[in-house]
Amino acid sequence: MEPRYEPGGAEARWQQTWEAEGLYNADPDPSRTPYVDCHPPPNVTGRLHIGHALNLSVGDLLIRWKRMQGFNVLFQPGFDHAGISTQNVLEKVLIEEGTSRQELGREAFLERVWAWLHEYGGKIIDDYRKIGASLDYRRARFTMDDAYVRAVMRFFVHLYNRGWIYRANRIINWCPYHETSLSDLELEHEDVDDALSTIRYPLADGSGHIAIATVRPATIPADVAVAVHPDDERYKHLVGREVIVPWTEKRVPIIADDRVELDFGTGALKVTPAHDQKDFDIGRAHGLDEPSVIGPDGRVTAEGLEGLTQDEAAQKILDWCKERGLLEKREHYRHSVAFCARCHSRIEPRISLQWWCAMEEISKRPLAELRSESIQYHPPSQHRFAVDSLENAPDWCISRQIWWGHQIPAWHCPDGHITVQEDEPSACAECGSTELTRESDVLDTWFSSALWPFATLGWPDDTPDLQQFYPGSVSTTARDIIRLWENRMIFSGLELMGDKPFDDVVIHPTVLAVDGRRMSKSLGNGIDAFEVLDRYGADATRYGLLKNSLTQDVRFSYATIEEGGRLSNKLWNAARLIVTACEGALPANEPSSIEERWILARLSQTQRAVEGYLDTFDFAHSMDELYHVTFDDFCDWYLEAIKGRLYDGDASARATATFALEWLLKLLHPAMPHVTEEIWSFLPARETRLIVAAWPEAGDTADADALTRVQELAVMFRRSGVVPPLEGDEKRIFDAVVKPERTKATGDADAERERLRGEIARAEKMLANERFVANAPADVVDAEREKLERYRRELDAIGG
RNA sequence: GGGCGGUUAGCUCAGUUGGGAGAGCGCUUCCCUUACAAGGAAGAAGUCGCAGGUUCGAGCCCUGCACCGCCCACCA
Repeated sequence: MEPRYEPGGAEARWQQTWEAEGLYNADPDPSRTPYVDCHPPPNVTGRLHIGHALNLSVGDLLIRWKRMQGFNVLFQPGFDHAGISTQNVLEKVLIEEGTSRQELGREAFLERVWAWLHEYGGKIIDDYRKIGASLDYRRARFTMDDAYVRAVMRFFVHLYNRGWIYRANRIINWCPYHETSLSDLELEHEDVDDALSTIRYPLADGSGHIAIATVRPATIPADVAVAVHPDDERYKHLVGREVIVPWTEKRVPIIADDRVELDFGTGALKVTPAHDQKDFDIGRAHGLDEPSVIGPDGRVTAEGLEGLTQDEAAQKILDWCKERGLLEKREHYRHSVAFCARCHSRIEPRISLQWWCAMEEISKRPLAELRSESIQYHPPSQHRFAVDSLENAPDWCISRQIWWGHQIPAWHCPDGHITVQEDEPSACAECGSTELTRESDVLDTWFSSALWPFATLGWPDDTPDLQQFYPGSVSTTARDIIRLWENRMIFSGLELMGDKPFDDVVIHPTVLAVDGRRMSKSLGNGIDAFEVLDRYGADATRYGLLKNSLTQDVRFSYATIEEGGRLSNKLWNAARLIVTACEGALPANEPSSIEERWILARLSQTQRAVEGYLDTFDFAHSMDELYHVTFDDFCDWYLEAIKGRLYDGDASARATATFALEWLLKLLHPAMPHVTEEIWSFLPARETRLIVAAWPEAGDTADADALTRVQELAVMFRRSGVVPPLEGDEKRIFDAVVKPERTKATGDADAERERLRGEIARAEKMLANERFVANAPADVVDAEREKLERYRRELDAIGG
């Protein structure tokens, strides 16, 4: 063993070994209890980033822990086809090749996607291996596998037949680049600098005008009304009269609607139902027409403005108004605008015929499950968020006009009937027509993701996998997909499997950049996960991410990763001492000395604490516990105390040291699998890999405080230089660890006596306070008395 | 506008039901003697964001405010 632990070689070696030896495998075995972590499938075109790394560290920690505890664990790998995202990647490739999706046509394009994926897709699975994630890689599933597609079709037909999927012509978010609808959850909002124009709409009877404010003059030709608030005194008398829309010079009514804000702009709103959500709502409420003047490509289609961009059209219309004295003012205005999360095109609200999921129905069963807390979110604040978002979920637009995805299993006949079934029908279910064309829309990616916990196990067939591994145990993910994924998985599981997919949802933190802001390309503050892994290794990275994971947002920090590096090196060298000194010693739990009983009690205590933390998904504190028991207790005290006996060939010391080291390795393995397995391989008589070694039983903790007095006096000695009057075991340990003959005190005895007298005076004063003694809990008062006694003892020891 | 999280040492962060302010890094001093200098020991360093309140006692509980971040909603 070299004096310095190098993670590189060992990590790659163990990753290969574990997988090759089948130790990651999950096979159904009805005699064993399953434990399943539902891991979110990454985009098939993606590569590992820090968020994945944290997610895997959390999931793999739980999986490895449960595996050692004897559970039949399933950590399911796979990929999401990520509709728009993947189509976007491929379109960029095509553009580089000088062609386009439109030029290829749908079929050829899809062939290109598949060909590209065969060559470049799924690379992220190797990144997963590199972090040591013990997924059963044989089982990798893809949401576009034939079997998975069948599950998605079954799901769609099921919901359709229940009446929970319908078609409707509504305003939706439209991406003019991809020319598809998007759900609200696929947008990102950003503040942009814009101009707010105040424009006069002349009253039709020539008696004046009403001024409106707009940021989108290009949509003026689609105006069908002007709306004011019913309580607005300024305009009450105008309601019911007509105005003339600029440019088109059409007459439209002035209506009253309480959706209009009194204090914004002029208090009057131009109503353009086809191009704005609020206007759409107002229009439907008042039965207004919905003319459109923006095409699917985002360009203007209004008469006289055909083919212009919206900016160009706006300029023309504004000029037109200005010439006629209708442009009152134009001022700077900064506001939030929606963009496509994938291509960053400005979203165009647009009316179109889409497929919808009725969320009120869908939400009922998940809500009941969450409210009864038979599924729990951790931390609890996320539980409230999950419930809130189910209660307020608007209907879900599930159709997309892209090509890459699950094509909706609906067939249209020339008479406009729709036949919905899993496989192509021979004739229209309603009129018997055989001239059927398949619906060209595909489904929102998240529609298929909702089936992940059981479609990956063979559903809709009743497979042994499904029987063993459904329902699962826990879902670990970040909070940005609670609404997109978690809630929908819970619904689909309840609806199709008759059981919830897991008991607990663990929402781990979002990793922010070093500057405390979200990592993003445009800010240039991202952290390269591969660079971190190459520099520090998987164990240190895992430890660092887990250690720094307490709040909902956490800044990326190299400090905790470096801490992980120190921990693995420390462990390595502790092992080196024991291995070289104890060659051949078999482990035995028969402590013969006080320090041996003490370290075993401390390990028991630590194990209980760690188990308690992991049970509540508090990973950071479990790491802290393990770090300190390794450095402070195991290395600085225990090994220092027994070192001499190890060199002298003391059989009991050797056997217990080997035993204690193995124990420590087991406790650390779920978080830092590689270094612990590597050390384990140097220990004698290993019949099994550490990854599948049995999780230890915590034992007696009665001796956990056995060394406390020696430790306290060691500090006193170093501060004062006065050797404390110890005898027997205590003196032996003190001499071995503190080495008084070679230690020079850094403080002086008088100053230390002074400090202790101060502490004693403070404690005495506190205990003399009748109100404190009367009101404080008994254990608090007792603790104060114990402190007082300790200070007196210490003062006594250094000759007070 | 709403929800959530944060504000504690120079930095990154802990602080469990209210009871003498902690860790890691960094810094100062001491120790290279046969596991580890990526080590050991001691130390300096904090008005716990601000202002009130409750309490014998507040980093912790209550009220208000400020600032930072994440998410959601959109006042055209």
